[in-house]
Amino acid sequence: MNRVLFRDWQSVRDEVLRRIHARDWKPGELIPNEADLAIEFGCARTTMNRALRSVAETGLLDRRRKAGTRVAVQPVAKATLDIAVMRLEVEDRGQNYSYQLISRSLVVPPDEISQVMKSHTDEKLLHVHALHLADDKPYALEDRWLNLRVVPDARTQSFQTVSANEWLLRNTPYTHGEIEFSATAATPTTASLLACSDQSALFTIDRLTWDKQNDVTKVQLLFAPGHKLQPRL
Amino acid sequence: MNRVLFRDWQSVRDEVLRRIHARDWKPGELIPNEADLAIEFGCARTTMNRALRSVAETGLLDRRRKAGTRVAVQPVAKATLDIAVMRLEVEDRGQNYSYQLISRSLVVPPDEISQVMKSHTDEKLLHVHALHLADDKPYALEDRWLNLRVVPDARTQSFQTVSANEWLLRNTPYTHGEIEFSATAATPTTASLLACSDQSALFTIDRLTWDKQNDVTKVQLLFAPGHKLQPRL
DNA sequence: CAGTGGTCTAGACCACAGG
DNA sequence: CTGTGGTCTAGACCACTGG
Repeated sequence: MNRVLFRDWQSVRDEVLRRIHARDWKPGELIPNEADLAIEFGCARTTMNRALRSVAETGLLDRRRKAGTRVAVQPVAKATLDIAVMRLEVEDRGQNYSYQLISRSLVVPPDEISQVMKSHTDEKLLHVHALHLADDKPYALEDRWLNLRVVPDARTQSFQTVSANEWLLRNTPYTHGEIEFSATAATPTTASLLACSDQSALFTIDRLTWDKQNDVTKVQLLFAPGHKLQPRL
Repeated sequence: MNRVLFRDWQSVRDEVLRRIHARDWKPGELIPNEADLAIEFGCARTTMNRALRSVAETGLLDRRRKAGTRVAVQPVAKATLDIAVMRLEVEDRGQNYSYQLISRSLVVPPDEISQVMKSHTDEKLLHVHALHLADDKPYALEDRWLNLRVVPDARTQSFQTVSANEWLLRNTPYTHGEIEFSATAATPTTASLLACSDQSALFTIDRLTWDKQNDVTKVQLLFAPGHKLQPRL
């Protein structure tokens, strides 16, 4: 047997990937167990485990106790994407970031919002509307609702220079969140703010963030036409 | 000191998360090193490392050799999403999946495609156009280009019952891929196929997959209006 | 029941980068 | 130069689950 030694878990992982892509180990096939592979690869089982685990995390392997490790039949691609602060996102593109507050008001939200945010039907929420720009061209429109019961400090924030996006990230404790991607048609209002034509298809992100029992904030981001989001595979 | 013992890396991780969310450890702050924390938590350094690493992977901690571990100032949310085969995606929603081939032809692609797929300008590619349905309603439109030099077996596949989507996953070796999300306005043609109105905003996925030097396939998926994609945070 | 992956431990060496 | 995280190792116990 042509035995090569593998130094670290990354090189073990690479060899595992090679065998999968080369169809050495075919889809659906059971591969040897950790202990045996560790011997073959000349490393500790811990190292073998780390390598196999990392491959399994990408969806290419399916591991189950007692059943062993199989090459996935329908590899489910796991894409990861970084959702940073808008400012960093723009600056990472090498563009100049700027920000404009459109409106800031304390109002009783429409039913659809108060339901989602579980606020009392007559409770006022802070509504912030703002535009993010890249190289002075509209980049994304932010429409945000804030629960002042949970984030009382927001009451004294004007959000004129620091976006709610950025301020919240620095000042709010949160435990969980939900995020959703979709496509939305521009309305006459949003179109004029984003300097695009009415009915343009806009890439949309909806986020809902909460802390323990309480919803903190709900935000919708409408990106200017042409925006693309590229996850790492 | 009120010392609690932590059994496994998950509970260590949870306590670390608690301290971050509770602002025990504030954004930007340097936290103790692994060795010290391991003592405090009453576990091995290896275990502490595993816990801290898993938190760092979510973007909440920033770790650097010698510099130590800091709570991230601008937590970059890492969202992960599973991109499965269309059929499984629909079935997971508890809907009935079906599939219709619209067209299949061997043609010289327009320039924009041949450029992206690095095929020779006069080389024919397999063009497959199909509709995925959920509960007999249009779900997504698939527009795919296949390089027969790389996937010769596709020449004999009719793609009438098995979608190219699914067939490729089972039969193609690939090493890398790119994926992109965006929003596209429906054209008269796509609108009629998806049974929606012209200019509807469609959630769009573009994928390019290759094996070593050769591009295997390029696909665009246009989802019916209202489609949402929800990553795990 | 028994085989498999999941994890913990103590100790060690090393690569990297801050000071 | 030195502190920090990154990793490897051997050995051990355990949880889960397939047969």
